[in-house]
Amino acid sequence: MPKKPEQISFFERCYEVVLRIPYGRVTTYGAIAKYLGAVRSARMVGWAMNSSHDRDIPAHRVVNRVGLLTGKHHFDGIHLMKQLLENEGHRFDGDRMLNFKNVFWEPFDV
DNA sequence: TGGTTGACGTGGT
DNA sequence: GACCACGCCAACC
Repeated sequence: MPKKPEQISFFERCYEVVLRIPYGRVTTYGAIAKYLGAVRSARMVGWAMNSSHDRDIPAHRVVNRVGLLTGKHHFDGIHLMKQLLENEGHRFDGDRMLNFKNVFWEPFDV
């Protein structure tokens, strides 16, 4: 539910970064917040994802710092987020990614 | 205008 | 590695 599409908000910033995440890679809310210059606003990044439903944002590629799928409940299906990531070749221990460190991607890495 | 909310992070145990 | 308590701050109501 975009309120003011013409106004560039903190959310819009987050979307741009998420769209830059390469296929098969993931990042964290904190990393995005850090890239935006608001390290302490990591929670806002997650909230931004909540409004990313309308857009085509790969929000499933954004997890918390330990690779936990904390936002799976906000997808259509609780297992949708996990399935999308598995489709990209990731493996899980429950809701936690196993090779998280290997596939982690920072916005600074181009 | 002001208090509440959170898909988080860090530091301590 | 885990668990807990506290701090952050833009957006929402």
